[in-house]
Amino acid sequence: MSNSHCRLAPSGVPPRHHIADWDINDSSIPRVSEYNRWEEWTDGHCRLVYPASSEEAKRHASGWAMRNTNNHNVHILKKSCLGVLVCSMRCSLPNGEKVHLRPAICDKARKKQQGKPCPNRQCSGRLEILACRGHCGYPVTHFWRHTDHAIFFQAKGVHDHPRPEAKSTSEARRSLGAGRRVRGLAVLLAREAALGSKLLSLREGKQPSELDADTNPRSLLCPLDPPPPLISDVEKGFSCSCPPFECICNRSPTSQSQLHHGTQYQHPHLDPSYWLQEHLQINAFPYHQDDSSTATNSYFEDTNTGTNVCPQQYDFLPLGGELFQPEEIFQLDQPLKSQGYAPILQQDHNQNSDIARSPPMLLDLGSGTIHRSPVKPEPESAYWMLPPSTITTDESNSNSSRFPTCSPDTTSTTIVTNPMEDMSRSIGFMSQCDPLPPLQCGTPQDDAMKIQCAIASKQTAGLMEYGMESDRVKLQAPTNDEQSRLLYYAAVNESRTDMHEVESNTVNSYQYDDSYKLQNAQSLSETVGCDSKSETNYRFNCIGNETVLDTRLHIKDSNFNAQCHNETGTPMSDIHYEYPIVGMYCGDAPMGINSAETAIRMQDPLGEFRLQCGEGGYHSATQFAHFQH
DNA sequence: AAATGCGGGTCCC
DNA sequence: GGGACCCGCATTT
Ligand SMILES: [Zn+2]
Ligand SMILES: [Zn+2]
Repeated sequence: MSNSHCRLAPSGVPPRHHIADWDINDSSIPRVSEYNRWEEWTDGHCRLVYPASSEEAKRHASGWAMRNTNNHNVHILKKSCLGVLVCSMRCSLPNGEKVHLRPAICDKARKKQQGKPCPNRQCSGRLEILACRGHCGYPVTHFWRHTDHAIFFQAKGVHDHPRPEAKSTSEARRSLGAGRRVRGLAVLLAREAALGSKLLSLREGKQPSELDADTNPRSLLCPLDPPPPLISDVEKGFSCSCPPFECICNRSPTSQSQLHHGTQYQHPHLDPSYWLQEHLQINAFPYHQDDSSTATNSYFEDTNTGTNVCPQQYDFLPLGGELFQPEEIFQLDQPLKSQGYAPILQQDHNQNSDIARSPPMLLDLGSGTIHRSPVKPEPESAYWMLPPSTITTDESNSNSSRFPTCSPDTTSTTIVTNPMEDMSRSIGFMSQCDPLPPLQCGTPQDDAMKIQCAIASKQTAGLMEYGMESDRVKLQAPTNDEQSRLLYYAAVNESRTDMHEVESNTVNSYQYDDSYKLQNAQSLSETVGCDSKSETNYRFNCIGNETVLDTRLHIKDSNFNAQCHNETGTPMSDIHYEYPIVGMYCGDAPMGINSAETAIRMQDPLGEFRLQCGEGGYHSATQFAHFQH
């Protein structure tokens, strides 16, 4: 990619360290001078600091359906993800999208939702909940803590399910009357989708770029914590793949075929007085962090940016009442077990009923850890500021004291299947790849293979219609009426087959560009990558027979191999992903999401793809296809 | 009717 | 003891 098209991270800017220097459980949290922009769809472990004036933060809001959970700590509000309401038949709406409604937060209301007929008029399926098991088999959790001048947010886990519909959409439906087919809403939604990008830019009369650059001068802090795990479940011997940083053990593919696409928000509630109501933000563009960094992690969720809206076309059947009551609402005391083709763990106890469908991994939750940072504590006088009654300080885990880790289940065994096989069957371009060696899900080889396939595909077809991110397949597709605007379909739970079908029918502008870094890979077992192809800064990781991960910045022309062998001392056991770079994300392309400063996509050592913004920060690229644009 | 918070109490590890 | 949950209560929207 040409630099002219992309904004590269300023290489000259020394990365500020960006790991959050606080943990929600710390007895005292540092005072911060910079705040994050509101992030409605945070995903992955991260810590954010919002200004005390943030309405969204005050509401402890989230795009995800989060419900309050009692953590017996009055100082920290904890919420857990309810997953998403999907059609039991995994049908596709007329517009090709899947059903993914927002689970009601209220237990009672949620129970009523389940079992109701699928909103898709032509489908005989029933709504069921796709529980979240993104945090070591348990739902992703959000923590909120208030101080006099800021609201601290921390999330644990990576959602392993599509996003539920936007809260506003859900509310709209409710107000329209859930008992009837709501054509009006469908129309509304469809229209919104079509106009998504326009709305985005028009909303509040601001352009995304303006918002990012000017309106919101806050920088970010999201330090992400720990991005996903470096190690695959399998490799770890299992249990959880959550090592050095935090557990993200939810990476197992499933056979579910849900298609999730991002949605953009509309329905802005501009009335400030109505703060409790969902105020959808459209102005949440990825913000960059102020730091770049090194090995880690600060990243920004790009979600808000827009990609989330989905125009769904639902027809609501008469809900006549409870068709039946699911006995459970799927909450687990223990992680769900899974049986996907991905690593399977054996567990001894059973889980609640039928969540069976979702495979699980079993892992123990990691518990948070803390670390005392030298930062000056914020004056905590307020009630929220009091030290948590229960603070745990677990620094036992290795390297990153700040990241909670999951404890492996010692009794579990690992069963590994070959995901690549599955993929090659359903994905066209995969067939272009060389013979596939047996791979373990999540292993370096696995990723390396994907990269190679991508390269092969690019060379052959010149286009990448879809990409993969670890175990996930993602798809980028243009909207119906606006070729210029692309929607990103996270394929977290979709079957690859479905994805392929969708892709073949609707995608036509998914270009894979830039294999610059990939070409630098010496081999499948020893791969290096760069954060940026700009100037002299870039880092790489080395994997292979070596035992070191080097995430330092290196000079562009330095010898990768040589660099690979020294430093850092990160045990090989903690490194399982190679560091392939995926490609440039051109800013000139009209993509709803990062019209602003994103420039480059890359995969970090933890297997998470991110967008590197102009400021040197990294935006989480949860919604981006692995190989995109 | 739902969304949100709170917090007692249970279950399991 | 800690984490996940169930549940009822109360307040708001
Ligand atoms: Zn259906
Ligand atoms: Zn979730």
